Amino acid sequence: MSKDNINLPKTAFSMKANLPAKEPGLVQYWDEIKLYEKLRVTTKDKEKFVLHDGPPYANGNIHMGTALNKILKDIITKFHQMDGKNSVYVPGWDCHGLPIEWKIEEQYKKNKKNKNEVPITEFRKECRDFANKWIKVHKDQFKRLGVIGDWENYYSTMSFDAEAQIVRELGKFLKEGSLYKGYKPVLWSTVEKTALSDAEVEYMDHTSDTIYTSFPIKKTNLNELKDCQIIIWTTTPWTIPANKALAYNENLKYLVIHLLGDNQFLNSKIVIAKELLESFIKECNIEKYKILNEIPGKVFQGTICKHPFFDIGYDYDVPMLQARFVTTEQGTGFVHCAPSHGPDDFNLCLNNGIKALETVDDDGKYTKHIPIFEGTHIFKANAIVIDKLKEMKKLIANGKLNHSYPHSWRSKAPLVHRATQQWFISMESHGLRKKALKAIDETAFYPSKGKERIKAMIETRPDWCVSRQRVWGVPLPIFVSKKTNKVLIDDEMFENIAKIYEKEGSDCWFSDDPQRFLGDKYKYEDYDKSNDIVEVWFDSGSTHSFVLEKREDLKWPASMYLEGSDQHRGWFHSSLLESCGTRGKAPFESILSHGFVVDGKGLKMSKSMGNVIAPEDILKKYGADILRVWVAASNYAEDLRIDHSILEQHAEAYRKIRNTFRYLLGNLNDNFSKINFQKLEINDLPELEQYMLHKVFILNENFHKNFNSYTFHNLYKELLNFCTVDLSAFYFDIRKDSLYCDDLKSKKRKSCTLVLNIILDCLLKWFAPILSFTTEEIFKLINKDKDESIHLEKFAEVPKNWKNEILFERWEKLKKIRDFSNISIESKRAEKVIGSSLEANIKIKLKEDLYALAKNFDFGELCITSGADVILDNNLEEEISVETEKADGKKCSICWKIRQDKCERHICNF
RNA sequence: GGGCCGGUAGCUCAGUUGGUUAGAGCACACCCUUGAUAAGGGUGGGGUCGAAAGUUCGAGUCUUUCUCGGCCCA
Repeated sequence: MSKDNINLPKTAFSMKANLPAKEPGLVQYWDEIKLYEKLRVTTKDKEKFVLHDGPPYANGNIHMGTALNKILKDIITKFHQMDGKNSVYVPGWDCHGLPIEWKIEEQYKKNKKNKNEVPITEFRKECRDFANKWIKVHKDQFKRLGVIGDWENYYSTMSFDAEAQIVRELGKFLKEGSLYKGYKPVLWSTVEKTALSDAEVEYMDHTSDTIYTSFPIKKTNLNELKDCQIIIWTTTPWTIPANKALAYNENLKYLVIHLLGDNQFLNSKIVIAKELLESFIKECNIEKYKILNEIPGKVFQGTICKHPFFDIGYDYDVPMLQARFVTTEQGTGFVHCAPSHGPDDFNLCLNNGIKALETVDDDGKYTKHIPIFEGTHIFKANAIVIDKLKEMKKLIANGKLNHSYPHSWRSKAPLVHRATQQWFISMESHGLRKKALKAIDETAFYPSKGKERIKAMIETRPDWCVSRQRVWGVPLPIFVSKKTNKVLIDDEMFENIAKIYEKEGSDCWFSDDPQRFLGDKYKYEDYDKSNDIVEVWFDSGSTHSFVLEKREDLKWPASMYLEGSDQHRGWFHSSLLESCGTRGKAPFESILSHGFVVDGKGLKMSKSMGNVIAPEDILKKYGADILRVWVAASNYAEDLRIDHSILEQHAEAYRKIRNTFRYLLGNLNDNFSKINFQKLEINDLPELEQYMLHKVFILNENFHKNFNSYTFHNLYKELLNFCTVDLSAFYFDIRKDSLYCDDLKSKKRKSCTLVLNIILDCLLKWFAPILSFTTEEIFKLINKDKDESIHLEKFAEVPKNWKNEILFERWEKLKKIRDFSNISIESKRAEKVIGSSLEANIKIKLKEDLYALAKNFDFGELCITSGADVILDNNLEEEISVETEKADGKKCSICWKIRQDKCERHICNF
């Protein structure tokens, strides 16, 4: 019998996806039809959803983390758009800062050019060009991922209007008085000659010189301490010349020890913490000693010591101060304090009236405040200091220690704490901390644990150091009066500077006559101009002011900020502080944070581990839709694992989804007709169709529930399960008989294609935010000359009357009988009695309750067998029993059912 | 070193206030189909819930310790 008599599926939608080849064409298509502009026009009057883009740094190719971030943003933007909102997405870039500056410097070094001989404006121009180059690269890479946004009108932190607005924002802090000049130890790189922000510091192993050295007691109230020496341990011998105090802990117990033996401390009395005695004698090779006294820490109050270099110009008092930060973890129970070189030291000394001096200059050399050693570079000073201590008979022991130590993330050089003049935004003076904490409470967090994370940071963070001694950034608009030493605060002047920047950018700060910025009111000769630039976190923290507030297509505050979880200390943090400081409120209504991309074993990706996967590789091998499936299927609240086998699994799932679409399209012959859901008379449909519509209703409900809580991995799983379990293995399998063999005019077949149309419509829309390319491919196929893009569609509204719990309950039972039938059929298949289920007749035995429900039901259709009898049997052990036997008779050449009489549906000649 | 978060079948994920033999899909194995065919269907195996100890009549679910991993901080 020819196959012409049956309706086999036919579609132009290929089984093989070939995404890497197809997707770029769709990216181009979206450009051509100006999809982004169309979206804006069609929903211009709708409620806005603004996902404000956290600007990636315009440097280097994108990596998996960036890809994840952008895809997640795109998925959310598209969901809200299809949910009927005007969902606006404006991408942006972070452009200023050290990494780019460093790249340009590297180029100079290669070309044997001296940075200091190049005019600053020229240098800055090269930085700008560099950033622009990478923005272009990023833009294409992001678009390739299927991200829809205002790519033509992106924002950047180096645009003239951004630089101008950053000046205005700083002006607000200056005017308020919360931006102040401070003198604090900051982490300083002597190589880059700048203070570094937290984000620029990385901790690596470092071998330090360690010393045990002594401070003779000069004045004490306790007889036992007379002629004793206080022993300290440090990993930074070079800070000894900057020592101003010693710290002890009043809660510790200390021992006075008489050292006996033949070292240089023979017969001297020393003091150390009781708990650390053992490690001390071991590390210093003390052979003989005698414990003289045990004393409590509090007796050190008022004690004055002499500097180890007392006799050679360090003839000042070294007071002993109580400090809780002194512990017995390591050392001697005493800590030497150099206020210019450690935050703890600085604070302790400050509270006791000891000032920090500039002891080390920008290059890392001792200043005039350091006798004997002036001009020596601190990284070369350890050996010299150790020798001097030996000479002065103050060195007990020295050694090496390998420990984790701060380094510049760029130059990899070790960092030091150095007191420098910097500009700070106070957390307290104008209630910034309080405002920020309140704003956090008013923000929704996805996942919720983000709230506690950022809260803990805001609660404890120190004042915000916003100055940097570099050139690639927005100059701090600061003039300090030579007479009064006060900062010039004048709105008119700030606005004057901003206006100039708006026209020509901020380069002119470094090149033009400063009088230009001061205007007519002030004379430059009366002021010192700051040459510092603003740290980049202030730049990006201000994006809300020059993007959200300035653009008419956006709104302030943003609906959502969405970044990796590290941004709790980064962009979320700086945006919150900047906005709370200037506007008293957060610039966002909600924050969504995602975990980090790790390898298949949960380890972070690194070049040395060789476990790095680049988005580019995935695009080439699988295509963007597979990457997007990976994003949707993963739980972003935790770290996201990826490797080739994981991608392979998702690619497999994608094929399943694709084939589901292919079946739908094939049986509709690519002729999609839009069904009016609201007008559908569902009671005219067969039970099975009604049951499927109930499934659609429930799925749609869960879909929106998951979308509203941004739990995409659950949402995706439900969609996938629907395709595999409810459609492919159930509905499609059962309805093949009707679709292939029934007359095109038959009511059953028509009902089925009606439902197939509905399911195709729903599935396309549900999947569109995730499978942006594939759904578009299908959409174009079925809407040839009409609508332009699936992404211009809205989610369907599923009528409430599709929900039918009673029918659902009934079908749960019928499906259970189907399960029993399958097991029975399988056993006969194993015995080689039958092959296909159509070769079987089944006898279903049921007890009273189920029998009443199922007696008139067509189980031949449900179980895909040639025949099925339902028999009442109250003597069953189980509630259901199914027997299978080989169907006897002839096979209808059309429907393939085996019957003894003629097939009543078909004219077949057996 | 400190803080926070996490570790459920090979993979991606569910597991409500602690309560029956721990679930789903995919993958895998075997079988069927050849009218979704580089497709489709059926059946099945597989985890004791990172480890240990504890609380409890009862713990994947609570407590402690340890371990591994991630982020942040020092």
